[in-house]
Order: sequence, then C-alpha cells, then structure tokens
Amino acid sequence: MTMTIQASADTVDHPRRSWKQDPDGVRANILQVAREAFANKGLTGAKIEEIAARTATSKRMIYYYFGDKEGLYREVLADAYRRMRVAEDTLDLEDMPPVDALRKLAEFTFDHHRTSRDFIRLVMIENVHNGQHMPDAAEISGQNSSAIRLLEDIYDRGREAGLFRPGLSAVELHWHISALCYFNVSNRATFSQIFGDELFKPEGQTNLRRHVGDMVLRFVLMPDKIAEMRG
Amino acid sequence: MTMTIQASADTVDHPRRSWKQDPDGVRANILQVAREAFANKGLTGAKIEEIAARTATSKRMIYYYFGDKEGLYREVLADAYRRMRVAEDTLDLEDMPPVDALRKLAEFTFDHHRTSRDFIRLVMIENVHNGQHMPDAAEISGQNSSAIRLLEDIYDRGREAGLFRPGLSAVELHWHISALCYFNVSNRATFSQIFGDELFKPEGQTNLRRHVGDMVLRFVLMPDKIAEMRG
DNA sequence: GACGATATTAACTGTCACGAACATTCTTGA
DNA sequence: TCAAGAATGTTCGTGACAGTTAATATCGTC
Repeated sequence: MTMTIQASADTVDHPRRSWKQDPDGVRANILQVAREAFANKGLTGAKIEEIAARTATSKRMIYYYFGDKEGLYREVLADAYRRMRVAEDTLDLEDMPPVDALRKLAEFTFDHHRTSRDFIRLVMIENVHNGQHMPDAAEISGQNSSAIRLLEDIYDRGREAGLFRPGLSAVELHWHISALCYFNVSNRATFSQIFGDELFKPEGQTNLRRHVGDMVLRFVLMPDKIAEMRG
Repeated sequence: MTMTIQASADTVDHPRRSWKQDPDGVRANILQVAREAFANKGLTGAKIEEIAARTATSKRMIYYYFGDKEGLYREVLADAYRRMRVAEDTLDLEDMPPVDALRKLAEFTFDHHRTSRDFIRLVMIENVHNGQHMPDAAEISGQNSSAIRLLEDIYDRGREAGLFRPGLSAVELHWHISALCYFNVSNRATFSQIFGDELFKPEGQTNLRRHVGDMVLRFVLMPDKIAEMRG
C-alpha cells in the first residue's frame, strides 16, 4: 500500500528519494488540500480533521510537518504567493510598445485574477486577519517583483516616448490595476446580489476587461494621446 | 420610541424607557457589540460568549432576540448595509455640473470607505462566505439605491452636455469606483506588507484619492475634454 | 390585583477541534 | 547488522463554545 502520493492537479512529480516514504510528496499533498480548505472556509472555518481526511495521509503528519494549524496556514499562504509570483514571471512584454504593453498587462491581470479564485480568497482571508500571517518581506519583497519591474519598465518607456504623463509610480499603477482586477473576483458575491449579475456574465466580463484596460491607459496617457487610443 | 442604547466602546448610557427592561436598547446594544466582533473576527472567529460578555446583557438574550449565531450575523449585516445606505443618501450633487459631481462622488466614496472600516470588513467577510447571508434583494435593492440613481443622473447630464462618452452604465461606473475605494481599505494589510505603506500614509492617501477621481473622470470624459480637466 | 405575555438570569450539557504523548515502522549510513 | 533518526499510526485529555433548560422578574391590561 505504499503507493506514494500523487498530488493530482498540481504537478508534484516526486523525485522519490527511494521507495516508500516520500516526505516531499506528503508535504505537497497536504499543502494542496489545505490550500483548498483554507481558501474555501477560512482559517478558523477550515478543520484540521477534515483536511486530514481529504489527504492521502493522516492528521498526525500535518502536525509533524507544520507544527500547528497556524503553521500550516502560513505555509499555504506563502506557497500561494510563490505560485502567483511564478505566474507573473511568465509575462514578457519588454519588447512591446508601452501602450500595448500596459493594456496587455492590465487585461492579463484581469484574466489571471479571475482564474485564481483560491489565491484571491486566501488574500481576502489574510486581510480579514490583518495580514498577521504574511510571509516576511524578504520572501516576497514586492518591490522587486517582476510585476513591479515590468510596470516600471513600461512606464519609463512610455514617459521617454512622451506618451505617458509624469508623476506616477509603478507601485501606484500596480495598486490601481490590482484594485480593479481583485474586486472583480473578491466582491462578486455581494455585488451581484445587490446589483444583479450582468457584469459577471461572459459579455459583462469581456466588457469589464476592456474597460479596465481603457481605464488604466486613459489614466497614464498624456491627454492629447488619448484620442488616438485603440486605432 | 425608545432612544436605543448608545454604547460607545464602554460608555453605555441607557436612557431607559422605564426602570429596567428596554428591549430595543438591548437589541441595539447586542447588535453593536456583535457588529464589532464580527467585523473584527469574522463569522466563525467571533464567539458568542465573548460577544455576550461585552454586552450589557447576557448570552441568553442573544438567543432570545436573534435565534442563533447566524441569525445574529445576518442582522448585523443587514443593519450595516442599512447604515451605509443612509450615509449615501446624504450626498446631494444634483445641482453640481457633471464633471465636478462625478469627481466629488468618487472622492467622497474614497473617504467614506476609508472611515467605514467595520462595514468594509463585514463585506469582506460576507464575500468569504459567498454572500450566503445577504439580506434579500428587496431590502437593499441596489438598482434603485441613491448611489446608482445619482450616478445615472450625473452620467446622463454629462452625456447631454457632450462631455461624457457613450456606452457606459451607472452600475458599471459604480463598480469601478467601488473597486478602487474598497481595495484601498480591504487590502491595506497585505498590500502594505508587500509593497510598503507609503500609499497609506496621509500624503499617499490624498494622492490616491485625487488619482481615483482622475481615473474615473478620464474614463468617462470624451477624449477632447480631458485636456481641460482641473483647470 | 391577578393573569398572560414578554423580558432576563444563571447554570448546565453535549460536541468536537486541537494538540500532546506514546508507540511503532521504515531508511540510511556506518 | 545495528544504531539513530525520520516518518507514521493511535489514543486520549482538555478546553472552548454553540445552544438549552428552567426558574424568575416585569409589563400591560382587564
């Protein structure tokens, strides 16, 4: 009954150190199950026993590898940020003209957030907890994340080309883009119950995505360049 | 009618309708304590016992008036939305020219959200719970909230004056404004830990507020009108 | 001035998540 | 072949907490 753990869905391709016993696999498996649990039910809402049950291993292992519930949650969170980071790295817009690059970045973020429900929910939950469990700055250091560096690059190029207006910062642009893309996922439940779900239907979302792109561009472009937008 | 209990922090000041027995007061008192508790700790995180302890009354009363924990939470949420609604109603921009009105609405929302931490947190929490406890549409019906009606009015006037571009809707504009203003409060914890808290310092916030106004305006204005913005 | 409805209190109960302690098996390297 | 330590299983105490029971106090009202 060895059958090392196959943490489905997510890669985890065990470099099985030997035969039985696959610590990394077990860890990864726990982490994945825990991620879903915490994303769905929150820190207090998720139950260790239930997580353990969904796992290919036992409750004891969770405590063995992660110490306690909070330790597990912390690792889930850190791991989630790491994954998000990886996704951001795939973006390669350095060669694209600044206007297109910015639009693409914004709309990519929109789509990406939309499909990263678990991550968004973890961030929501962590914010409910006032960010008490965030991995330390060193581990994420957003200041030199590729997202920020990319934005910096795009903005600088736009400035040099006389297309973008001065006085803005990469972090602030990131804030704006994040706000628009995050809210779309985080507040879907309440917003759609109050204002209807038109905006969240396929057409509504395509529309919103474009508008988010528009919004960011119109925000940074020099006034006289806006008329020329989108051919 | 009974002048409900005015409990700020701990200074409970009961203008009792008679000697003892002040149902409305008790209810209001419970509601207020519960609001803070739920806003701070979430639905599962908040403990009835603790809420009861902070109350001027007992645990049994909570069950007496609200049935169970979820019932209490539901009422807290409904009440929070009601309060928010009232605040929105105070806004009176019908006589202001559309451009100014729109900016003012956006920047007012920014400030208002900023100072409604409990409300925002309740909404965050409710979204974590997928909006399962929202008061029924009839009670909030956002479609005819003053926020939407106001936006509709402003937008229409802007259109008529040839200032705003066509194809946008009040609900969508509300979505954009909400996104920017909400995120600023909801994600402060994680965002500032990753990217630093410059944006959340006083100067950062003044800046952001203006930029949110800019962003919304630039989004709706006809391209040729943007240059004239802000004198 | 008594009666039924409403409001309030304090003590109790059953459940269950969490974590600790202890026991056991497997792996590795000497 | 054995020792040391890593990994895994099992069991149980405990404390926290949602929800209840039963008894009491106060009110409006006839």
